[in-house]
Amino acid sequence: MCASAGYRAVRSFLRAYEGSEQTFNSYRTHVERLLLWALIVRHKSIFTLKRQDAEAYLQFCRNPPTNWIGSVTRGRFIANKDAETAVVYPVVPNPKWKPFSQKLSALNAQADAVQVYAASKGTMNQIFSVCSSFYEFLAEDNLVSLNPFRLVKNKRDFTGNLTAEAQNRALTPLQWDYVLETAESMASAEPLRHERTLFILATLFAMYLRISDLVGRSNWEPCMGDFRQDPEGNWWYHVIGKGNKPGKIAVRDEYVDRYLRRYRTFLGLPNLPAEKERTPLLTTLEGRAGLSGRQVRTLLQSVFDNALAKMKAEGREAYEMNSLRSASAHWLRHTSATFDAPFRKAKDLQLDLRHSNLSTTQDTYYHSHDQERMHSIKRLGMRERD
DNA sequence: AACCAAACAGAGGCCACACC
DNA sequence: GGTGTGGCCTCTGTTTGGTT
Repeated sequence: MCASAGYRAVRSFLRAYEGSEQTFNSYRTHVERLLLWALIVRHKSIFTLKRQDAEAYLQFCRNPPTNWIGSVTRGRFIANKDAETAVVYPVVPNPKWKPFSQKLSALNAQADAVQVYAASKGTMNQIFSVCSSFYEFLAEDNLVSLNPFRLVKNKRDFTGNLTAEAQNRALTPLQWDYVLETAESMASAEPLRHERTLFILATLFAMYLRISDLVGRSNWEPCMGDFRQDPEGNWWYHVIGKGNKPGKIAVRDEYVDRYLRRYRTFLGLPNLPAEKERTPLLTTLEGRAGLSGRQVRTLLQSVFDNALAKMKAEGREAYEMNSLRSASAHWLRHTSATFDAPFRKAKDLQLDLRHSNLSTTQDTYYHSHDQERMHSIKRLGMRERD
């Protein structure tokens, strides 16, 4: 077995995921890294790795040497500038690329503290599961006899984490008020730029959407006609969701009456979507159909930033504002589901969130919410009982 | 019920490109 | 030259569905 056999095995493993781009990308990252480590550090073929090697690899990933870590994420490949070879090799490896990278984000770059790379629990879990499924694949093809990762002892030493404190990923009611109000005033002040922003914010929130339920995916471009009215006059938003699962979400009246109408009026469309209307849900400012998830996140970030500035300007307390600093698009889904949970049956919320198991909904929104938990005890005295 | 691997998706920095 | 946009990449979070 030589290096090129390993390379071929990696390629055929990855081919199994070519249909799902993001999965493919992250799997490529991990198997390539494993391949590099095996050859460069361990001087072994990937076909001969044993349990101890797997453990050494996990240890390596948790704390890689600094020359394996880039300070920013670089493209794996760049365009080939050499005209002669470019015909055959349109892209070439990027010399600045590193197998690991560490973000020095403005937010948590504390003064001049040296940041030590330490992979999080989620990252270690992913490394473990990708490597493990890679070896399961090799075993199927009889290229190895066992999966060294499955044999790792004390998995928790590697994947379980020290500091994994589950963070609340929802806005507080107060923060949400500021965010919505900020988006509304941004829309009124600069309609051309921000009516769309308000629409995005309201839509994600009103229907607990994931960002991809709004921007679409390879086989689905959301359009106004995806809002459909049933025979009783109720509106439903039809999506192709995570894992390509079709679904529909009940739409609340206030969303239709205020935000959907408002945006359609701004666009110069009739108040309500017509049956099979093909108008794209989102367009670029130039009017081209479709907007990337990347851009949607950027727009929402500007709303969060402005809302935070507004809270500061109005003299809000630090504890009221702090969590807003780490808010992101996905928080909107959590926020509205959290707000609505007390008023909706778990089964209904489950369907609208498109969870396949009720327990996911129950666990996330009906139990461990700090606010509710705190609320239920806060006013309970210690002595008086009646 | 608690745990875990696997699949899949979101977050956000950087950069190139298009169009004013 | 400035702005809007989206591709790229790795890190990290979410959800599923099976096992114990």
